[in-house]
Amino acid sequence: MIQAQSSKAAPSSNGRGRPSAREAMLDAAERVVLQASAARLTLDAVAQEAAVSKGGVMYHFPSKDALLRAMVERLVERSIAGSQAVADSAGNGPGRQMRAYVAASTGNPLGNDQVAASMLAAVANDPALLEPVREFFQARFPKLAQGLSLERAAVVHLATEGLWMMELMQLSPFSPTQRARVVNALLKLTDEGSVD
Amino acid sequence: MIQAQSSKAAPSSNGRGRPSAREAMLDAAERVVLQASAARLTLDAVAQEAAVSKGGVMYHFPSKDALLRAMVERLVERSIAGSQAVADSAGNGPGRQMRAYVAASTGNPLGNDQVAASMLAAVANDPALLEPVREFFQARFPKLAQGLSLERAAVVHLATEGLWMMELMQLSPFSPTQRARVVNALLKLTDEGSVD
DNA sequence: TTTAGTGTGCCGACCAGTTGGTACATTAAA
DNA sequence: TTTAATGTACCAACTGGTCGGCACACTAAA
Repeated sequence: MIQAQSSKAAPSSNGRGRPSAREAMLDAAERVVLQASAARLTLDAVAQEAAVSKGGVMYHFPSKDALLRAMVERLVERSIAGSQAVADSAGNGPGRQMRAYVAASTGNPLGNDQVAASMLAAVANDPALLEPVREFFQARFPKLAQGLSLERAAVVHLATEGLWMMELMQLSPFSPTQRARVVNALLKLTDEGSVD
Repeated sequence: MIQAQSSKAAPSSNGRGRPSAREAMLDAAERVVLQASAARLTLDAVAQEAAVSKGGVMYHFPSKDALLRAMVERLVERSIAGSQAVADSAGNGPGRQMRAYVAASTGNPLGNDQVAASMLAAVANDPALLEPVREFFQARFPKLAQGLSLERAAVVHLATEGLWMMELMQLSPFSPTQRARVVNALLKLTDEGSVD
C-alpha cells in the first residue's frame, strides 16, 4: 500500500517524548493479526502479546472498537507521512510522483505488512472503520497522477495496490523473477508515452 | 475477481436433484459477512440468517472450520466454472481471454460480492484456508496471458484484481465516469501493441 | 397391507471456554 | 497527595461444539 516510516527510529514517543506503551500495544495488535489472524485479535491476545494485563490495554483503549480505530488512525498517519516522504524525494516531472510511489509500495514488504494487518483487522471487524483510509486514498490519487493521464495513472495505481493485496493474501501467481519484471513494467508505465 | 454463474438458475440442487439446504446455508453465511462483517460470522448468525437451528447448521458443517472450507471450496468451484464460461465465449486471438476476463470481472458486481464475502471470511479466520484460491489463481493466469507479454498480462490482471478489491473495501477513489474510462483502458491494454 | 426397523435431516437444550467490559485495588512518579 | 498507568478479580453474554431426541421417508419382513 504505502511504505511506513523507517520503523526503527520511528515514533515510540507519545506526543511529548515519553516512550509510549500505547504504541507498543498497537504493535502487539498488528503482530497478533499477522501471526494468527484477524479473528484472533482479542483484547486478551493483545495484552498477552504486549506483556501487559488486560486492564492495561483497557486503560489506553476503552473498548475494542477504540483499539481498532486507533490502529486505522495510526496506519493512515503513517501512510500520510510515508506518502509525504515519497513526494518530497521525488521531483515534479510527469510521473515522478507515481514512480516513487510504485517503488516504495513494491519495496520493503515488512513495513507494508503492518499496514496490511491493521487494514485486515478493520475490515474483518467493521468495514466502516476504513473510512479514514478511503479519504486518504481519495486525497492521494490526484497527487500521484500528476502529469499522467487518468487512465495511465489509474492502471498503475490499481496494479500496484493489486500486487500488494495479492501478496498480502499470498495469492500472487508470480515468481520472484516475474515479479521483478512486472514491477519494472509498472515503473516504465510511469513514463507517459512509453509503449509498454 | 471472477464472475459467478448466472446465480439464479444456478445450483439449488444437491448432487441428485433435492434442493439443498446446505447451499442455502452457505448463501446465508455470505450474507452475514456482507451485511455485518466477517467477525460476526458465527454459527448462530448463520443459523438465524438461514432460518434454521444451530443443530441444523452443525449437521451439514461439523465445525466452523468446515463451514469456512466449504465457502472457499464453493467460491473456487464457481470461479472455475465462471472462468471456463469466459474462456469458451472468448476466441483464441491474442488477448481475447484476458479481455473477456476483464469484462467479466468489472461487470456484475453482485456475483462478485458473494465471492468476496467468502474470501473475506476465510482470510479473517485463517488465511491458510485460501490455499485453494491460490492454486486457482496460479492455474488461471497462464491462460489469461495467452498471446500477451508477461508484463502486459500481469499489469492488466493486477489492475483488474486491484480494482475489484478496492471496490470490495469501498476504497476506490474513482467516480463512475472515471471508472468506466479506466475499465476501457484495461480492455484496450489487452490489445498488445496499443499505446494506452 | 400392516408393521417394525433404518437412515436422513433437523431441532433445542445444554456445556465449558472465551470475550468484551466493569470495578476496584495497587503502584510509581510528579 | 494527587494522578497516570497497570494489575486483579469478576461478570454476563456469546461462542463453538456435544448430545439426545423427533419427524419423516423409505424399506423389508410378516
